[in-house]
Amino acid sequence: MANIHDIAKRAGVSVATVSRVLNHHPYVSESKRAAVKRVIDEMDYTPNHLAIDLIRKKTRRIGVIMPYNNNQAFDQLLHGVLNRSVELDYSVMVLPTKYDPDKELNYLNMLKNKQLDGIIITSRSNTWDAITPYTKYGTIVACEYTDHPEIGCAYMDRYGSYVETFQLLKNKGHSRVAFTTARGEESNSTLLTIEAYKQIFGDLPPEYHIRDCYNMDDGGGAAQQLLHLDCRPTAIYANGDEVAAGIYQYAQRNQLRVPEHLAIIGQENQPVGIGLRLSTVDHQLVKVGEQAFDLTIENSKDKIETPYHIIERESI
Amino acid sequence: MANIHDIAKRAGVSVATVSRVLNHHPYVSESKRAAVKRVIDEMDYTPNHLAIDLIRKKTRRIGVIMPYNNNQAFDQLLHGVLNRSVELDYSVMVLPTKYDPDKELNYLNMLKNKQLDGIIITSRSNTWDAITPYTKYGTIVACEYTDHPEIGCAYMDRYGSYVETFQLLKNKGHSRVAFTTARGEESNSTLLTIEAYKQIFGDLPPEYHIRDCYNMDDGGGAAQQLLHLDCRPTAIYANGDEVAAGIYQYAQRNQLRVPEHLAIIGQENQPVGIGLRLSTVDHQLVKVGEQAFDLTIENSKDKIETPYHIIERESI
DNA sequence: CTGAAAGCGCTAACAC
DNA sequence: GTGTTAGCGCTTTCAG
Repeated sequence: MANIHDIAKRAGVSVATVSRVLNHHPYVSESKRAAVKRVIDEMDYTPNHLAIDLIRKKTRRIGVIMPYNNNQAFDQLLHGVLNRSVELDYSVMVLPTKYDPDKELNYLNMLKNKQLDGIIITSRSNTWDAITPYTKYGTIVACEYTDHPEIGCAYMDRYGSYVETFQLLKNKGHSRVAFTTARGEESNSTLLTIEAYKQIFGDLPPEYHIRDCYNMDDGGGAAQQLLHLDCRPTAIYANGDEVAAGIYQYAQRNQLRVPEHLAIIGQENQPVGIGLRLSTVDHQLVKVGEQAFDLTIENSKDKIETPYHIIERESI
Repeated sequence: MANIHDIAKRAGVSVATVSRVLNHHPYVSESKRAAVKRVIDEMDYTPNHLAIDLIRKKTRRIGVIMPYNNNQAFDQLLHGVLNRSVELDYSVMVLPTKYDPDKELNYLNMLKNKQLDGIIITSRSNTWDAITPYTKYGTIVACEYTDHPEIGCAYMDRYGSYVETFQLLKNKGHSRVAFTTARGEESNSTLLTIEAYKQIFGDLPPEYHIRDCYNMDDGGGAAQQLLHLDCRPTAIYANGDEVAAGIYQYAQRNQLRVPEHLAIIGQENQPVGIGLRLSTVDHQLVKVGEQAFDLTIENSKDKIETPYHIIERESI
């Protein structure tokens, strides 16, 4: 592959001049500019971007850390990031962790070794203390609130949304309310869900909290556990619409009418929830992803909250 | 940031020796190796990956060209790619085109400018003639069949699956069958769908083919058009389960029973289809994505077909 | 306006 | 085993 020297030689100019026309500098005579352009076309030349990035110390490339790449919620965030990255001509790398803390740290190290200008963390498995040192090497933006001054945040008011949802259920007359979460107490959302529950209902009977729910099957499993309890819940707040759909299906198969016998509400306004007419709380993750991207490239440490919407359909 | 010279100086060795311990070469005395390692730790040094890639002419980074990043089908392919990339320690960049041919070509150019070792094309908007010249610069793998000798292919037997599905509908007594597609005749899948239709049913009444269907709303729109036809179809083959779900909802709202009044079958076995008990044809896109990745890093030009599965539920 | 030359940070002959 | 040195392909002073 031709390089900038080949072009210079063949065009009868110096590499500096070639570089100037490549970068649209002024102060290049029209004749030389034309000659260089002609040779570039002739030789089908494209500058090596690695060399450019090495010198510029910028890649226009950011990474998105996400635990799973087949989960609607994270896909929405990624979608938002991509929306903006395409507009602003940035590249984005997907960095799936499966919640492996070491893998996560390795990804953060891509800031240090110059592969990435910034990283968006959609969900983390390290403590902030382990993460924040990497802000030295590049921008880090989180999709959750943290008061660390070096971390930009694009987030939804999870706690507020959980509180309001539980309150809504309570207002509808439910006193035995269960909920599902993805991970356990190591997760920020789980913690907030538990917190919100306690604020509205007081004590949390441990059996009303089902962990490790990611998809429809998990939802079915959760429903089975919950509905065989002596003191079975009359409402379930699922951590996603797919999980909610699994619960719904289980209820149907067991002749439980929704919402009369069992109220169900999910999260993220996914297609399956729309199809099944399930109520949901939409955390507007696409918008959050867009904002996370903007914070990243502006190297901003702002904290931006995006409002959520509770969408009542026929399942509560 | 410290560089390899700083490490060498401080450790009292040459840069070559530092490079050797960095790359786990033999023939370095234990004492020097230890000294270098100590200094690396002390100075919190990480090699600059851009410099390494520049020299090695390899990035261990591949790109995935996809028209939309919020579409279940493409997400499944991406998911497959990521599954394997994590295992084999490759990075993947998402390259969304919105079917803009120029954007697509710009992405292909990332092979030429050394940002990427390979590219997987999940769907394209350029002709193969425009794409194949880029095989000079890196590996290109397609998620559709093409006989071009320089392009590896991981694909599903779309034509076979369409033929079998139409035949299934015919066997069930349907003679008036409509279908939806995403794009029009510029798309390979659309072409194959039309072809398959003609093989089973002969002439295609133009009004039985609805284009531009991507989500539930589009499905609803398609249903509305189709069901107001004088000669309304008794079955619809949707180009995805979300579209199928939209059709289903429209039918429900209009007191049409499924499958008695209207048979519906979708594609890709997505959650909303499972929730609604919709029949579907699963093209196993995750597996296809995994194979596409493997072909890419092996620089293989093989053509690998993945079998599809028709899943009959309650909607046909 | 233009070119020579000094890097960016690293690898890999090559010589000792 | 180890160091010297010549690149990889580009940008950017600094003179002229």
